[in-house]
Amino acid sequence: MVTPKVEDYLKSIYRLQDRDTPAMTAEVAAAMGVKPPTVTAMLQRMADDGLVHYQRYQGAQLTDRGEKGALKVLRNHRLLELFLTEELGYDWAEVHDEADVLEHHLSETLVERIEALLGSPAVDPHGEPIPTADLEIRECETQQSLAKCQEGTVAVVSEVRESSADVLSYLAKAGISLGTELEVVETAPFGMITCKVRTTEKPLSLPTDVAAEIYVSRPAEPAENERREYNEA
Amino acid sequence: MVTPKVEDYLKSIYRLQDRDTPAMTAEVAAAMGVKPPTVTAMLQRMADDGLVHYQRYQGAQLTDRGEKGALKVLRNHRLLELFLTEELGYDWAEVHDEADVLEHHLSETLVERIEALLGSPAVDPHGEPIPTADLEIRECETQQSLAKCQEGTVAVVSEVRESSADVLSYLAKAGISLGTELEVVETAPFGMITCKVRTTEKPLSLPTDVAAEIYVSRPAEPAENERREYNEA
DNA sequence: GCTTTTGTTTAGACGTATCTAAATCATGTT
DNA sequence: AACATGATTTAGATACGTCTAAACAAAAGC
Repeated sequence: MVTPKVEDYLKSIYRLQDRDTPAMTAEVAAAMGVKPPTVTAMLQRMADDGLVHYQRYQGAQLTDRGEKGALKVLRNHRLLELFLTEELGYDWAEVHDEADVLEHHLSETLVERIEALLGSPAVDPHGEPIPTADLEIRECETQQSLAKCQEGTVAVVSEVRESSADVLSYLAKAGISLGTELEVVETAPFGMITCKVRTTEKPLSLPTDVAAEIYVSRPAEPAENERREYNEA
Repeated sequence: MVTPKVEDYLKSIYRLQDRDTPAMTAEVAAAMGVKPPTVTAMLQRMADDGLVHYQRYQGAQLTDRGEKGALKVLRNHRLLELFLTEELGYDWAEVHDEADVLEHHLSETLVERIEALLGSPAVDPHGEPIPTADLEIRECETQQSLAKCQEGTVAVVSEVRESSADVLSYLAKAGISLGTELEVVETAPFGMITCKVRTTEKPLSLPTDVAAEIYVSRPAEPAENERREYNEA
């Protein structure tokens, strides 16, 4: 009943909906790479199956069952991403597409064994939280989008919500990975933000929509001198 | 164009066909767990796609393209089985079902990495040969079905072509795995064969259709005394 | 408040994969 | 050689997942 395609729709709706703003047909269509009528038909079926709340022209929101389904797929996806990097030498730019296919085809047993092999990890290679076996997820509250940081902010990359392999490769080549310390040196008025990568001291300019997907948290050890300087600058 | 279902049909036909005897509709239907009309429809489509030679009422045989397709899936399947046992603690009875699903969803890259990680293995956990990257397969000619062994034969288990998890579990519990030395002690006239497992000295009776799926080869070291005794008995 | 624009839904179609029921072919028996 | 039997195919139906074209609702503009 919950086919791979339905799982993909669950994922999309999960990402698009908000507490009180449902995912609209056009948004889902864009996210899924299909035409709106396809989405309408699918939402109707998913509503019949009790996966979403749906009313014509009003978009869709996940039911509890739908959310569980989405979290299960997300769990599979993120465990796979980590598994592929840890055990099979993939890098963070390659894992997404592979995991997007395989996530729909793992048995309960296999997921458990992968999780055990990896030592019940909390986050995937992009820093995204991995739902637990009972489908709980804790979004990290202490982090913030790089796009919203003030000039002068120094922070550590803690998550990169970007699925494009090209962008991820670019970022990696530019020296950005989880844990990289960044200083925001300029926010231009035309949707661009420039940072300095603190390990290489190299400047890096990014369009705001890319920076929006990079999340940072405060440096961990405020005791050190250099770090404090930057925080107070 | 070659969907997972088509791949399943390719596998079935590959197993069922013989040099000059095509796979018949009813056989394929039985193997696939579907009704004959479903098979007819599928064979017509596969013939249109150049995967099988098919003429009404005459069954189907793989074309070269079809055989390549079958071998690719078989390669994926067997590499997965070995991967699951080696890296994720599966035993030989569990791997089949898991591999049957995943085999259709591996990228070229992933297959290559799994193969490299395993060190380009020749056989899977059941002793079945793994097709190479260029889809060559060497069936082992020096082995023989246990069902065809004479009483008194001593031989080593080299392959178990059995996909039922229950049967494989049973065999494992009875002490049979790859490399186990067996002595055929009796072939009963009602389709049963009794062996002695040489490590445990325990007797084991098997119906002929199970024994037919167990393949054995001559013991490797004929220099040892005990072994020669048995060969000459 | 009426109208235009934009987004959404219905209607009708197609390909995959399956089914049942009915028609047809192939073959072995008499 | 005709026939009965069994296997196979056709015909027609259903569910999934997608499309295009046309109808329709909601929001924005005047």
